[in-house]
Amino acid sequence: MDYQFKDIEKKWQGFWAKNQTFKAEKNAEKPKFYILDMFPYPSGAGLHVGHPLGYIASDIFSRYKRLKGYNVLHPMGYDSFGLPAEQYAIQTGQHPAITTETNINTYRRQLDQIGFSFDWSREVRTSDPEYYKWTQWIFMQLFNSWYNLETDQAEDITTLVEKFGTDGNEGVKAVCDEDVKTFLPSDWATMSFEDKQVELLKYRLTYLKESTVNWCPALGTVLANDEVKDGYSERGSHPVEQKKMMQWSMRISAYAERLLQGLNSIDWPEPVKEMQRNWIGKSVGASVRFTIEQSALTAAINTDYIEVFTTRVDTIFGVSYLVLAPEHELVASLTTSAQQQEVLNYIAQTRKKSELDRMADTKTVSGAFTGSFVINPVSGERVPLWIADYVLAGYGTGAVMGVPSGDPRDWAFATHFKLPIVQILDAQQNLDTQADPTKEGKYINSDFINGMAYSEAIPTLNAWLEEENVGKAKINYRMRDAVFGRQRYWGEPIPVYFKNGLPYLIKEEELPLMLPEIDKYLPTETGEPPLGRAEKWTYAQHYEYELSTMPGWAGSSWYWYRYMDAHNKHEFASKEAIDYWKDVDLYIGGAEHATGHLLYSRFWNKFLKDLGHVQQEEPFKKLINQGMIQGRSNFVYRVVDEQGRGTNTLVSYGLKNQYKTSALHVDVNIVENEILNIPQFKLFRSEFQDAEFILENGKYICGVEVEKMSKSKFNVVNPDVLIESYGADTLRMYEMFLGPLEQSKPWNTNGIEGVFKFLRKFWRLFHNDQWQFTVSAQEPTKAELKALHKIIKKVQDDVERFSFNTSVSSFMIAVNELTDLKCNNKSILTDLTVVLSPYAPHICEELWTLLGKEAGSLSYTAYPVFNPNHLVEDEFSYPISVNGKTRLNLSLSSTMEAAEIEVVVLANEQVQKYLDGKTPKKVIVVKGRIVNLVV
RNA sequence: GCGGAUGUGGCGUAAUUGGUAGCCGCACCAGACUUAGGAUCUGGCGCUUCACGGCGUGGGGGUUCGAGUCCCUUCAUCCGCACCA
Repeated sequence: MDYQFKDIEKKWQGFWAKNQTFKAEKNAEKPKFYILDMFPYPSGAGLHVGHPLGYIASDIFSRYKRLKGYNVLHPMGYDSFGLPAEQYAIQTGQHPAITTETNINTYRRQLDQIGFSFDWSREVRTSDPEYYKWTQWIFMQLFNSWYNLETDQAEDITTLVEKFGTDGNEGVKAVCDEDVKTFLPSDWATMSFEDKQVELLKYRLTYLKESTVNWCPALGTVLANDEVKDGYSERGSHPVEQKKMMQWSMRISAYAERLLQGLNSIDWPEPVKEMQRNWIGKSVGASVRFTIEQSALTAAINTDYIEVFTTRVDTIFGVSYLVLAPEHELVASLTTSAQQQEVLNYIAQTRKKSELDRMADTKTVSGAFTGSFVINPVSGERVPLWIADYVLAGYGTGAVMGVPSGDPRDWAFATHFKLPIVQILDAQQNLDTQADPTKEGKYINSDFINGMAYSEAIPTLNAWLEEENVGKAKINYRMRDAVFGRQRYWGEPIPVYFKNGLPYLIKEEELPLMLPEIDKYLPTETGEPPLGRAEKWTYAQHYEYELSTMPGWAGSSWYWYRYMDAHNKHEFASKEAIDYWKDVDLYIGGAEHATGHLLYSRFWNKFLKDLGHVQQEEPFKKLINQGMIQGRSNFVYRVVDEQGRGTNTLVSYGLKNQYKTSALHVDVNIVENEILNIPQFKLFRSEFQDAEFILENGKYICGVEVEKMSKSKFNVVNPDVLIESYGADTLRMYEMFLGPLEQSKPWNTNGIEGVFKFLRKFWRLFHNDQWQFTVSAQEPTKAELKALHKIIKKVQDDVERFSFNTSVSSFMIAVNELTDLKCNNKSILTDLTVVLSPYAPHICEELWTLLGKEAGSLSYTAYPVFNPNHLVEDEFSYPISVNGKTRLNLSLSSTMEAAEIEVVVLANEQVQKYLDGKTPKKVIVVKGRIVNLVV
């Protein structure tokens, strides 16, 4: 029989499902290997050809690892809470759970067709109460924990209560809110229960705090910083404004240092690590308090100093001004009446500047003097206080000291506003033309650090600051705590109720806190979240529940543990399961999650480890980012008349410059090799039924552009269609053949034929001209063994370094070679089948049974052992070059050493002719292959 | 502005990591078998030249016997970040 991919694929997909071939069980005999894909959000549009790219790669790797004797865990599930289902619900009234269910079924059907080796018995869905029960449980653990800086880990809140009872909070080293007041153990003892709860909330790892949030009126919800792009929501592009709100937050900042250090121990792409480092944004320096001059103090000010953060405290004797962010809370009260107008003008001007203007213009120096002065605590000098928009309110303290000699931007500022520039290091040069940020040399004009070097000055100053109580060494992180509440319906309810305005957890045995039914999925008329609509939804009949739900990333921040033990009713996963599977060995997914999901997951993982629930400090050992598949749009060009109206004439791409035209998207499915199928086009756009086509060489050639794949651009290629015409094995191999996994590339179906032909050729190796299965049991020939072992080695190397595209090429070469050799040798073909099976599993399973093996045993057979002896050639041709220029080929034996080759080459008659009697200065033999004579 | 990545035939790409650039596939051309072919097979296919040859990995320079690969410089495209004190 000819290669009947439809029958074969249906048969084997059925077989795998029925026999649960890929069900993973604990197995002490084999080493474990956990291969995880980032689970998808089941959107209504279904899968397009871009989605499976990473899944195919991980599936090849999983199947390969099984052949190599590993016990592989390769699960799949759905990140099924999310905004699109909710928005659809708002429009149609359909419950998001129903939409989600429908979408999941579509996804599952599409995934099944591709022949993945997922263990579906472990499927998880984040919106399933049996799952989100444990998301809520983790939230409760966070609420019940604080971060102890002495042990550098999270601990149960009871250990903090104990400390408060014995020592008060003064000696407690914890990550907590900034506004905690110190209290003694005696204060604690007399505090009311509720006052104690107020204090404890300042230490809990998830806590309520009044914070400015990104409020999106159109979505009726709060968005995280990373969901806002340039003042608009990432989804839907609605305007976002700042609003103060009581919000649940996660104290991820407690883990800043560990999240940073952990990056050194994991095998992730460097750009992703770098993005996380930048996100965490560690800088080492000092905070210094500049006292506000007495005369500037007014009743409106409740402080007498301005705190600045600096990474160059050593330059403090060079400070000639201080700058506040225009939004800084002290600006209004510290501006003198004389400067009032100027400052107000400046603030107004800053507000007017768009983000884009500020981007384009980093060179213009601007600022305004407040009229007030502060005192440099180290030198005692008076320092003028300015405002400028280069200082950001949200970073550090929103105040910066200006040191013109050492910082280019400060230099420009000082020069522009004629402020003094003080040299502070003897190594600084050319200060009249530019700043010199050097740390070399000895300090001058710097009082008690004069003569010191950088390395000595920093600790000296830090000690001095601390002693004088005007500052201290400080590490600053840019990363801020993550806002955890969302004002929407389709998410995990937060398991909290309120009593006298204070939050309390529900009891653990009351989990899951089910998402209540509501009649409309919009915020209430009073502006409460949708959950406010739920009737009779109260705790113990009279306490209000928290009405916001968890953000999208909650459910995805721990899901890899649930796969280890997906049906456990008593724990999020059993200790035995976690001890066995430990962590994810390989994680494949898109780079767009670099600072969101991948950072939060690391945070929760570290927290769960601190509490002893999991073993590993890092959840994902190795990460691979698959590239995005972009769309490849085709265009036709409509001739436009003088008034700019479209005519009924379409001109081919190559001739369009002779006309005035407008481009129209055309469905990529009716274009082949940029040639338009005109009859189909007329069906596709009936208004062009009678259009005139200006052709080139009898064809209508379409234009091409790379864009995002989307329905509106008519460039979506659906995997179902390709599977229908070529089969899953062809699709799998073609997706890999397209190019390196990590590279983003436009989808182009041209070329899929080549892969399809390859599979037919492979099938043909096992069949005679009448398509009857025939293999010979003879001893394989040398040439056959060579072809086989070449591919064994190649695929082994390629898979290990995730270079799947190069192996597809090599498979084609191997099959071409074996076809040329008319090879139908049983042992060769058996091994070849095993090697190819991770890539094209269906056809290989079929051939495997035809070869007389037990059905389904292919998945757990052993990978063929590579024998290098089969690759050794007796004799092959060497190029001989003189001074790098190739002159002739010489036949030599492969068993010869470099020294022997040298002797033989020099003795060769033809070589001697080229040398013309001269003795070469050097004979270079490279890798036994290339010989070069340097004359 | 800062940081990162990429740049090779008509196209997707490959190059044992410093060793004969262009593997494999698409497209194209020619041929075979065919009533036919959107099937199959064979051959050709970087540019230039009738040819010998010359040129050729975005441009320029360098190191080396030898550079797509390393160094400097420059240009282009894409992606992150947003004045980080």
